[in-house]
This record gives sequence, structure tokens and C-alpha cells, in this order.
Amino acid sequence: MEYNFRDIETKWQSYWDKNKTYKTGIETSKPKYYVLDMFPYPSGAGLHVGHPLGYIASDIYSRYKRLKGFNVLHPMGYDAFGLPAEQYAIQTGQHPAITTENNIKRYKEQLTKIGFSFDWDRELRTSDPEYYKWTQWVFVELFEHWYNNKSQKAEPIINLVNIFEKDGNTKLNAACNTVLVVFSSEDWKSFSDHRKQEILLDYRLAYLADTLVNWCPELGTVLANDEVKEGFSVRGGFPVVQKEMKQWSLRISAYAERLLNDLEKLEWTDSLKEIQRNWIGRSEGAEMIFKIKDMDAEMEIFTTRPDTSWGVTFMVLAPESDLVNKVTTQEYKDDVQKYIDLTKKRSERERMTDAKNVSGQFTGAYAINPLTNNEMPVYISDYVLMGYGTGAIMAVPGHDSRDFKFARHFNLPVIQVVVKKGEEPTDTATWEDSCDSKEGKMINSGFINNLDVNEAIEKTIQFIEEKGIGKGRINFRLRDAIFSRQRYWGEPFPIYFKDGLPYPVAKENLPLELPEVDAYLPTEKGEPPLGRAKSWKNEDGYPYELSTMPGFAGSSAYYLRYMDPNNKNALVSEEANEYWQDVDLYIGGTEHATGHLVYSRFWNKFLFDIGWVSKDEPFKKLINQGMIQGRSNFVYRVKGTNRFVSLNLRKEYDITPIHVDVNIVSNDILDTEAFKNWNPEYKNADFVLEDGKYICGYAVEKMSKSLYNVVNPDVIIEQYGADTLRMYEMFLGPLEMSKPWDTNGIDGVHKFLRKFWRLFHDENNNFALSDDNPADNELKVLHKTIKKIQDDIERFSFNTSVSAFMICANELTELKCKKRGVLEPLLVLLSPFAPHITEELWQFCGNSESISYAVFPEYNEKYVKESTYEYPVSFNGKMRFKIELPIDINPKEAEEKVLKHEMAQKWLEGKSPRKVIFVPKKIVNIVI
RNA sequence: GCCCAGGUGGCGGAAUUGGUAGACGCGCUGGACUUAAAAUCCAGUGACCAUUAUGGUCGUGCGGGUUCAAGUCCCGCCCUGGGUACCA
Repeated sequence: MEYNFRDIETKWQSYWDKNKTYKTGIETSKPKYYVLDMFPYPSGAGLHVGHPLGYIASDIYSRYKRLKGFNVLHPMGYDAFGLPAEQYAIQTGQHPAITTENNIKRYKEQLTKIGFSFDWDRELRTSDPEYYKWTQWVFVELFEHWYNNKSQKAEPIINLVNIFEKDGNTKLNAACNTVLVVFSSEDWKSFSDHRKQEILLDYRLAYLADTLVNWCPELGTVLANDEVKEGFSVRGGFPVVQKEMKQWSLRISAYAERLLNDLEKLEWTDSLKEIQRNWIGRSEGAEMIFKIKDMDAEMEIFTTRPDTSWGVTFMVLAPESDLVNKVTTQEYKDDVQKYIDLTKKRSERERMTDAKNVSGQFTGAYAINPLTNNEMPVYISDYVLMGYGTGAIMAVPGHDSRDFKFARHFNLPVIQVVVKKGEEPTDTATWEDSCDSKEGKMINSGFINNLDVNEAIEKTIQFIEEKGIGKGRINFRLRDAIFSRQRYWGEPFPIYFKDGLPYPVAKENLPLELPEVDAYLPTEKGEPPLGRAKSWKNEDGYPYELSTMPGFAGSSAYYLRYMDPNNKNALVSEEANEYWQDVDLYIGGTEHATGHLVYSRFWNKFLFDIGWVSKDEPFKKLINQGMIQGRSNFVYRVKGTNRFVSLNLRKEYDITPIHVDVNIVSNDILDTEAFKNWNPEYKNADFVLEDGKYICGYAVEKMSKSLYNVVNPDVIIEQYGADTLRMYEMFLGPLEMSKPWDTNGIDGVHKFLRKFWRLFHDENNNFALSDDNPADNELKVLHKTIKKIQDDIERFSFNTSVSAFMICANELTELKCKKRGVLEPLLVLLSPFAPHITEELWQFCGNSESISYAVFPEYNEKYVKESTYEYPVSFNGKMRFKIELPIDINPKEAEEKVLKHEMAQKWLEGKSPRKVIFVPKKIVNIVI
């Protein structure tokens, strides 16, 4: 029989489906292994060839682990809420649920064709009410908890109420909003219920507060920091502005320290951990209070360098700071207001591109330096950000380049307070920039003079704490996650409002299902789309929240739901969670490094705190697959004509390169007839050929519809089969590296599979295996391959395993080996990579069960042991000839034998060697 | 600017711990089989020099260094990709 991949692949895909070959359950007799892919957003464009790269890798690993005796959980689902379906709904009126349903259907078809070993019974989608019930449930739990900094964990809000009743908030150390009043237990008891709820809201892990948000007018919604890039929305590329709004936020900042420290436990790449470290951004320093002269006001600042306090010559407030109004004197009111208006007008983008220009405005106020008692002018400037620290800084122009530029611009004094080792202080008037102050000795700095920087920092903090003018503090860059979106297609908040305060929907009433609306647009009043829903109120007539949750809500705990996807009573049962624990291997793209991967670690830690899950980190090992780039093709049109000239002749003409669909190009040769039909514009095109062919140019670019370089996996599967696609994607290069997709090389992999097929067949294409005992050299090939494949899979080097399979097939073909004792184990070895062809041949071999239930062959060293080794002999490091020597030869003997060799004589030219280096089983090097 | 990857033939890439640079595949060239094509198989394929067969020189982004030995380690630089930023 011929290798008919089409029949074979459909046959086995329906077999796996019917027999539920990959269904998984709790099996305590086997060790568990959980392999997870980052689930896709089902877009309208379907999968292109780049998407399945990670899925193929994780599928190979899953199948390998199964063969190794593990009970493998390997699920797939859909991140089904999202903007594109909603944008489409706005344009066409089609309900996003329908769009999403259609897209999922297409995704599933495409995924099925690739032959993944997913347990499809666990499939989930985040837009399913049975699923988002649990997203809402977790939100309610967040609402009902606060973070105790003393115990370093989340605790029920009722504990907090008890504390307030006993002590007020005087002894409390909690993560909370900054606008706080100190109150005693008596105060607390005297507060109205309304007031009590207001105060509690400042402590909840999910809280409602006025926040400065990234508002995208075009999308009509707010965006999280990681959804904005360079002042534009990541999705859609629309401008984003800063705006103050009442929004739900999640108090992820409470977990900053734990999120940072626990990175150490994870088997993630160093670069990914580094991205997270930077995102969390821990800095140690001090908080200090500066009193404002002649006013009842003070400025609180954060600095990492309290030691440089003697070098402070002015203070700067963020224009958005509440303090601005308070400190500005009458004289400067107008100017200050003008400056504020100016900054508001400037978009984030302008502020960024304009980083070199200095701007600011004096407020008329002076702050008193608590260490020197000097008076310092207070400015406002947009280089100080409200979102970081306290929105106010002490400026040290001598040692900070932004402060320096500001000082020069406004003619403010510059004082040097740190001198580098071995250098002398210089006149700051001659400086062109601030100078580095990470190391050195203090000068002009009162009682810390002559101390090293580190000592000086310590001493200053000690001093300000004693004097009560400040204290040591750790600051994080990580901001609380804004959790409201003014959109339709997301999880509704399980929240209703009573007297302007939020209350959670009772858990037994979840899910709170997304209501129908007549249009997916804001209301006339500017409310989110849910404002259009009829009777969007609870049974007592209280209105529900109108915003919905953001994209990362549904993906923050989905890995837990897969463990127990149909549980009606819990996100995941204790039993299922105890068994599956955490994700052993997580594969996905780096684009989620700061978004999803931070949020889900945070959710998981919260769920760990409240006892829902047994592990405090969700993803033990994580691998980022590289991007598959597109390989575009070009044709060259002679300007002003419909004539196209082949690549190497284009220099002779005045031409415009035009992207051409890569699907009508093969090995860079254009199918000219297909080209004419591709676009009516080219119907009458004529061509200047070279060697009778039209050769296209190429470039590596992003894979994108607009560049006509998108390759669809369905097309590849139709032409070569899924097994070829799977192996070729792996063969392309190392998993973690980005690389261009070039269909040209795929023949090689396909040829390999046909060659492999022929190993099991005679000249007449009849299945033919012999039961003779394999010869030593045949067993050697097999065991060499077992070792190589196993090592490669363990270190995710799938490209080299494909090579190893090719080498193996070449060698067995050479040996004309048709022996069951060699070929049957080889089938098992190959099955994770090419599951269809191996199932078929496995069945031919007389097996009645799926090859997925086979056992990975055991490597036996004795078959690959050699008695000799062919040593490369080099002279001064240059390889000159080879000599075969016994494996257990001693260095002295080896040296003698090598030097006796005629080639050695030639290279020695009569001289005697200065030194001979003999490395067993490696090399001989002769130094002359 | 800072942080992290990466730079090896015409192309994708291999070299796992410092030990034969270019495995494997594509492409290309030539050949076998065939009426022919497809498929398959065989040989060659880093550059340059030499050619009588054996050969020789150079070569892993650039410049230096360590070492018996460097694609791999160290120092300095260039380029590409990604992340991040008026972060105090």
C-alpha cells in the first residue's frame, strides 16, 4: 500500500475521537503531568501556520510523557471574550456570541486536523456562563477579602471589621488606598453603616476608586497598562489619554513582594523572570516629609537616595497632584493653571516623544528641607508622574540627569554631594550633565560627610526615622490592575449598587448572565453598552454595575478549571486540585510576560491564601515558543506598465516591488497564470523571464494578511498531511527562537515519512516485516536513536530529533533492515511527532490498541558500546588526520601510536613534539 | 538610555561540559531508471589556491585576550530582534 496520508489521518482522528483515546481522569496509580498551552482567542482569520507551533511542541511532550507512564492532562479551550467580535458586532449588528461560536468551530476543525492529543471533554470557553460563573465567584471573593501585611496573606473582610471594632485602624498594617483617615474603635462604632462600607472599600482586594486611567475614546473603554503601547491601544492602534474615572481595580500591588520573591522557585527562562522583575520594579529608599513654608501643608516624597538630601535645590510636583492647588500662591495661580491645561492637552505620546524638552512652572511655594532647613522652590512639571511613588520628588540636579536639565533650564543651583573614588570635587557650573553617584564618598552633606554612599543611605534613614521626618520604605512600580471595561462582550460584574455603594450578588445567584442589548454602543448618556439592557437590576430593583471585566479576567484561573471542568459546586474540587496540583509545563508566547502571567500568578496566590488551591505558584516550568515570521515574495512591476520583470533582471528597469501571494509561488518561482487570475488588475500582465522562469524576490516580515504571506495549515495538510506539518514545524529550528516560515523545505520532511513508510514495505508496497533477530549493527542504530530522541525531547530540542529520525531512517534503509525487533520500537519513538502514520503502521504490526498506550523503548547502552574510537589528531589545534585506537588505551600507548603514524611524521617535519595532549574519547593534540 | 535574546554556507539550521565547524534538510549541479514525466536512487556542493591521486590556505558579525585547543570563556565594539522607560 502507498503512504496515503489523507486516508490515514482522517481514519485515526475519528478513531481517537470515537474511542476517547486521550480522555484523562484522576488515576492515583500513575504520576500526573499537566501540559498546558496558552489558549487562543478565536479570531475570524482562523489559524495560520505560526499558531500551532507551541501546540505541536506541547503535544509531542504530552505524548512522550504518556509513553513514559504518566497520566497526562493536556486540555484546550478558548479565550472567547474580546474586542474583535464586539467591533464586528458594532459594524454588523451580529451578536458577538454568534461570531465567537463560528470562529471557535473553525478553530476546532483546524486543530483537529493537526492531530493533537487533547482531552476534548475538558474543552472550555471563557464566555460560557457555566465558566464565567467562577470568574465572577473569584471576583466576589476578592471583594470580600483584604490583605494583611503582617500575616502576608489575604484575610476575610469580617476579620477586618473585628479589628476595627477592637482597635480602629491605628494598629493595622494593611494594603489599602492612600486617602485614609485614622480612627479609633470608638470612632468606628460611631460611623454610619454607609460610612463603614466606604471605609471597607478602601481595603478590599477588589475595590472601586477614582483612578487615573488609560482612556481610549475610539474604543470607548479604559485599558490596562499592558494594553497600551506608546500611547496607542495595542488592539486597534487608537490614541489613549489619561483620565480620572471611578473604576474597579484589583489590589495586585499587595502581592508585589511575593510575586517578586517567588520567581526564584520557577523554572522559567531568566529573561522572562527579568521582564517580570522589571515590571514589578522594587526599589528601596525612604519616604520623607517636607513642610511648606508659611503654609499648613506638607509634601511627602519617595527617594531611593535619602543620602543626597543635602544636594536638593528644588522640589517638583506632578501636575495632577492634589497638592498643587493647596500650595500654589495667588500670584502664580494663573500660570500654574495654564501649565496644567497644557499638560492635559498633550497626549501620552507627545509627552513621551518630547522627553528631551524641559517644561515646568514655579508654584510660588517653598518647601523646607528637614535635614538642612534650607528653603527650596516648589515647581510642577510633567516629568514627575502621579502614578509612581507619591507624585512628588526632591530634585538632586547634581546627580540626576532629568533634575539637572530642569535646573539648567530654570537657572537653579546645582550642588555636588558625591565624589567618586580617586576624584576631586569640581565646579558644578562647568558640568554638562549630572554625574553618576552610585558609588563614592559624600561631601557637602553635614553629618554624613566622608561616608560611602551605602553607609550614608543607612545613616540618613536611621536619622530621619529618629527625628520623625520620614522612614525607610520599599516602593513598587507594579500598579493595581484596573478591572473595568466599558464594553459589552465580557463578564458582567456580580455587583449591584445601593445608595451609591457596591454590594456583591449572592454567590448562589451566580452566574449573573450577560443581558441582551439593542446595540453594542454606549448610551446617549455615555454609559457603557450594558446601560441599554432592559431592567439590568436585581430583584430588589438595585442597578447592576454597567462595566464588564477585561480580557485577563477569564484567563487568570482557567488552568484550574481544566482540572475539573464540569464541577457545578466549585471552580475546582479539592480532590482534583490535590491530584493535578499545578501546571508542570506551560508553553506560550512572550507577549504575555507582563500581562497574563502576572495576573494569573496573583489570582493563584489569592486562591492559595483562601485555601482553594494547594500550590502558591500556577506554572512550574514555562517555555516561550518563538514567533513564526512570514516570508514574503515580491514581483517587480516596470513603472507605469503592466509588465513584470524577474528578480535578477530588475536592475535594468525602473521598477516597483509589489507583494505577491506566497501561495502562488513555489521555490520563489511565480505561477504566472495563477498570478494573472489573482487580481483583475494583472489579467493582462506580461513577464520578462529568466531561464524561462519568473523568479520572485523575498523578505522576512511579520506574517500578515496585508503582506500576502500568510500560510494556512489546512493547505499544508491537504498537500502533505498533518504528520509532515507537525514535523516540519519542529524541524524549522529551535522552539524558542523566532524563525521565518518557508514552505520550500517541507519536501525533505515529507520524503522522510515516505522513506519511513517504505521501511515497513517490500518493493511491491506490501507490508512486510521479518521476525528474525536483529543484528548488532541494527540494534546499534535503534538504541543510538532512542537515546538521542529521549535526550532531545527532555530538553525540548525537537528540531534535532527530527534530524535524528532522518539519520536513523537513512541508516536502516542502507542496512535493508525490515526487522520487527527494530522497527516496532522505532514506531513508538516516532509516535509523539507523527501520530497518524505510526498508528497505522502499529496496527499493521498486529497491535489492537492505540500506540498512545505503548511503552517508550528502554535504552540499552550495551548495543552502542564501541571497542575503538577514531581520534582526530591535531597539530597546534589544527586537525590533520584520524587514527583508530582502542577505547581503553592508556595515554602513553596512545601517544606512541599516534607519533608512529606516517602522517604524524610528515607534520612533525623531524622535530620532536613539545607536548602531547590526549583527551580520552575526544581528541589528540600535538604541540610543536 | 537600560534589560534580555541572537549574529555560523545560497537558505533553515547542527555542534548538549572548551576538544574533528557546517550534522540533517532545502536549493543547486551531474548521473541512473523511464518513450516521457512524476516518484525513487546515486554522486558532488563553505570560500579560495592547486590539481598528479594524495593536498594547502582562509573561515562561525568586528577588534583584542585567555588556552595545548575558542562558534563556545573574558574585555571592547558593530548590527538585528524583543522588552521597558521622564520610575525619583
